[in-house]
Amino acid sequence: MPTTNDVLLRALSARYSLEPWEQSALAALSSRELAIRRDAVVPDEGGMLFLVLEGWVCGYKILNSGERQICALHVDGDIPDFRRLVLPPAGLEYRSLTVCRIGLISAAAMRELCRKSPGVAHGVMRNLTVISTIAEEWIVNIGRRRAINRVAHLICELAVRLEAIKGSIQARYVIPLTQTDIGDATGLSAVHVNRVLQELRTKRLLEFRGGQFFILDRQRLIDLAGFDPEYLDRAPSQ
Amino acid sequence: MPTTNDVLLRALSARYSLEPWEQSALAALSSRELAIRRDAVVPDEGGMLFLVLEGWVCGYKILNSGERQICALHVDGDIPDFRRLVLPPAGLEYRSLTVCRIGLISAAAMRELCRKSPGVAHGVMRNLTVISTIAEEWIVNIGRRRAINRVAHLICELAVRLEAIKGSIQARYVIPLTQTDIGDATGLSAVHVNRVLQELRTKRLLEFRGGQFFILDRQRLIDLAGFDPEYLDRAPSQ
DNA sequence: CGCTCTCTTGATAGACTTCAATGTTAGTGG
DNA sequence: CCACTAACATTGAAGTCTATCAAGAGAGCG
Repeated sequence: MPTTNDVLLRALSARYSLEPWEQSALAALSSRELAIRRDAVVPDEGGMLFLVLEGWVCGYKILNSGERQICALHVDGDIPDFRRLVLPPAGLEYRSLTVCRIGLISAAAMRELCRKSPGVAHGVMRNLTVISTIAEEWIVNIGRRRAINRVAHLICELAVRLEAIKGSIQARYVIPLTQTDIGDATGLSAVHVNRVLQELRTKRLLEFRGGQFFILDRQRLIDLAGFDPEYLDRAPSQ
Repeated sequence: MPTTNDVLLRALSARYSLEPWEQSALAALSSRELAIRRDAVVPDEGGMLFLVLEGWVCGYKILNSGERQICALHVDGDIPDFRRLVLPPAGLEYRSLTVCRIGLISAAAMRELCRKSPGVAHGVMRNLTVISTIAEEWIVNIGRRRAINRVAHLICELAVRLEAIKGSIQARYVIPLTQTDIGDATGLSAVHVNRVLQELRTKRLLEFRGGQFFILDRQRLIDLAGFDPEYLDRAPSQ
């Protein structure tokens, strides 16, 4: 049951240690916690930065046509909208895919802390960097891969991210996305996602039942996806 | 003829003023300048951060299949790979679309300056934020728009960015992209880009000759693209 | 003048979407 | 425990958008 401040500390200090005073300053930030149900908009509390303590959240835009494009998926420990520290909310809406625990921290307090603490500022930069690296990979995925490779790539990415949380390769992956969600994340129709998933099953790369995915042949799935398992996992410069 | 340090200062202080000592620290950073020809890889000088002083640069990835996806386009005054400050190069390659003047600054020196100067750190965060905001818009564009709207959207984005540099709406826009480049940026084939551009011409939204685009009906183009003219231009939180 | 790169055009094929119906599952209340 | 509902998954058929292939036309350049 990690608290908001635990998650914040971990997100900002991963692979890079903060000074003790920076850690205590983070721990001292006042925070609030929020439980939200599945499929709810994460409330845009003015000037608050939100953290995903537990659960899944997606960030998306709705087009004039009414279609939805999911731009990012976030799991336990993620801080989806770090950009709010610097610029006002950017037209992206966040919605829960599962029941969630959400942590809230004052953006102004975080800005103030960034100003005083180089380590925290560095952590924020690293988070912003990872977010844009993932976004670029999505651009490549959606822009240039066939449907089957595209869906495989998304699953590889999510699997690797879940492994990073759990610490090891899993037998099964709980990915609470409907086929419509997968379509909205990959730029495909739900019907086609269904067909592609069946093809992945036929190829014996993947099994799925009740929101759980079983990766049957990890290496072949990675190969099919053209997935680079390192891409989320590069050592920081400093 | 802006220098590397000019561009750096402008990129980091836009809409947010740095303290005099921060400005002088930036001005005092030692920099190098580099002239590169069209269609050349921007050399990945170990540990150097590069700035586009003049010209156009694209960041892209090549898939196993040999296809290319352009993930970002950069013009005068942009700092494409700010991420290098925090993480090592991320598989993205940068290539010039025109003859370019490139500025180089030591990433380690910038990191050191970020550590000492909250204003500089804030400027870096703002740049990282803008980069990921654009990337998200590209995801939406590529994922959910039809070819014609997609190309229109790219042109709107580039037009707005060029306007920001020039300071006003232009009669013509020099966009040195081949139709193949536009295809690689939008996830389309060059042949289809050609047909789409002709359709935009037929609709009398756009004219193009010799690498120059003339936007004939700005409002209708924006409408067709579903473009939000504000999206690059939100006021900073602070 | 020939070379290369880019743009253009037509024909054909294929990937993916849309529409519509049916099956499946889990949850709810009687 | 069963009927009822709603959400999601699955299937088929038809249609559309976009890719691919191939060839020719212009334009710039040595």
